[in-house]
Amino acid sequence: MSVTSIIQSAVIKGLEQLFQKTFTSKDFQINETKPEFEGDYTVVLFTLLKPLKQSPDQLGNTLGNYLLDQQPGLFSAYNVIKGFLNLTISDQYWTDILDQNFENNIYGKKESNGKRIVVEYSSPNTNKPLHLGHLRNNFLGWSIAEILRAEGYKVIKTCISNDRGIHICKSMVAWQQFANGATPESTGIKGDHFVGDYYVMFGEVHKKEIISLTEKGMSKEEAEKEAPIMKAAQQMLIDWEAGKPEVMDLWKTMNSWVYSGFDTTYKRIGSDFDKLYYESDTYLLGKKLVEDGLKKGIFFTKPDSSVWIDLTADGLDEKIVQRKDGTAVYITQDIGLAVNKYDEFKYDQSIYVVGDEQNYHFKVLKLICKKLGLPSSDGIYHLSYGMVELPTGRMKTREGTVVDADDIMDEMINVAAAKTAELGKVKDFTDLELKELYDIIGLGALKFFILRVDPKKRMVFNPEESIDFHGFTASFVQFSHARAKAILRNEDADSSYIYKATTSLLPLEKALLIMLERYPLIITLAATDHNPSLLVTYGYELAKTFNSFVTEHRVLKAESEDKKQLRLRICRMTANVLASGLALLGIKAPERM
RNA sequence: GGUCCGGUAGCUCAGUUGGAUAGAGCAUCAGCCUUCUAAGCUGAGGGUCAUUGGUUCGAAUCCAAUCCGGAUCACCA
Repeated sequence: MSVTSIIQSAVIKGLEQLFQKTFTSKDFQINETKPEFEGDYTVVLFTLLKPLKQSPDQLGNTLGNYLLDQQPGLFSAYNVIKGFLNLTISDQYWTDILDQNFENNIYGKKESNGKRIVVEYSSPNTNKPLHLGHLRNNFLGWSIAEILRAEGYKVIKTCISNDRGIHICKSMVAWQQFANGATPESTGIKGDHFVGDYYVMFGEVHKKEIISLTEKGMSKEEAEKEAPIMKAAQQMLIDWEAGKPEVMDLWKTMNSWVYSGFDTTYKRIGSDFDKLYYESDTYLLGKKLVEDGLKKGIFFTKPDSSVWIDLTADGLDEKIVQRKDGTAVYITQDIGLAVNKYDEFKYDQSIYVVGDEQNYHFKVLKLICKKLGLPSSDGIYHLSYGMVELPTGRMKTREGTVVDADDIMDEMINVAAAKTAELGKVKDFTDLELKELYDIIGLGALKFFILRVDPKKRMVFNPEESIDFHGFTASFVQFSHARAKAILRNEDADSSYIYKATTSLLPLEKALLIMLERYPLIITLAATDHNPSLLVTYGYELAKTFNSFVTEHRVLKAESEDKKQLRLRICRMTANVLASGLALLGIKAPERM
């Protein structure tokens, strides 16, 4: 149990004993005491004054006295300032936490709670390579899954490949018309980039055709639809849904190129999946569900034979679920997928890590599933995250302002390598060890930078300024970990050591123990809020406190054997927690750097 | 236009269900490596929490209005 909940229960019990009144944890607040006051945790008394008809001083002193009297092992002092009751927790309590957990490698992780959560993330389109936005998705999804796992959930990571549809046909058409049989092998271009180039080419050709058509007097909207290359893509989609062999062959070939490129990138960033879904499989079930819904009268057909659902009564609009030519739209396959996932995993919750531009889409999806009476609907949760923008604004493919995932990773790793060489602290590393270290530092910096922002908020990524290894960065946390490990390499904490006397804790020692005690709670908060940034902030603050501690106090040459052992244990536990917290973010902690 | 989200230091971001004098990092300035890793530590300057009104013991936080920015309302995904 966390120290805050222990204090909470103690206060509730105290108020009951002293005033014969029952309160709950919601009736008052417990905060960490501000540094400028004496104490560790603070009970905010204001909300209790009226019901108890007490003055702040009266209540504070009565309660403070009571707590100290009842639990001398827990509380060692108190003071009352205005309406704040500042409690000092006894040093013994903190050192007990340390002694019980300094060797515990799974500290902070919870027992299984028997609940299942499906986390869908990454979900790429197979027509272009990953960019910065996808990285935020991958880092977030992977981290959330790991955090929930640590919190005791059975987590299934899934990925849906948006491997079919008009957008896929676009790159296929462009390749067919302009590639002259070129392949990733023949050109030496990574598969996903290769296919992406044809997607871009489609856009360019399309644009030219529109211009030439509008010059002949056609309206812009009409020209967009009537452009020959667009007609070819639409026809290809119809052929694809009909299973035309040559189209299927081309589709399979081009997708395989993309997947081989993705595999490389996924391996590098550490994304992994327990179950892969393909839109090409789920869209048929979706279409079947549309058919069922039509029979049940949940959907309706328009005169041109397109199928719709009317959600105006729920404050939304009419939404198309099937085109007039009978082909599936984006949401069709998502309905099928929701059913697939539920059938296979009987989940308690199904999380979709998808950008906030699709908030409306997921509202509609959940509502449609509900109206269809699918059991999968209740658990649907859209983990919506903000877009990644550049200082110049939103990334735009057409303007060539997209930051490619592979490029930015290369750059981070290169700068990490240069910085490491400049510092010259690992000259004895082999080439292989060095390469691994550069990856750990470069990718760590990138993940940390992206995960430190609250997922819900959009963020600005400045490619130049973001490449930093000082301050609020992964390197800072990794460095602190390596520093602790360096000390422990000289002399490890002695598991069997028993303190000779009760030592009083110095401020920085105590500050570290208070922070270490909070770690399990931080995981819970991050899991509940689906927010890895809480762990980022926590890791940084722990590292920062540790650095001050190491600068201020000697460990190996401590004042006494008791102090030395205490500090070695602090080093050990801090290193554990730093590495563990980073691991939940997908960041490795090197032994040396 | 409807709906939803956001606006905190020059820049990038924190700020638990309302609590004490609003915090970090970067950038700027001043110190600290014969001592367990200086990717570090210590300190300084920097704020009308978009604006106005309201709720109350108390508001960056809750409510309303206004201004600014973004997303969405596609037979794109």
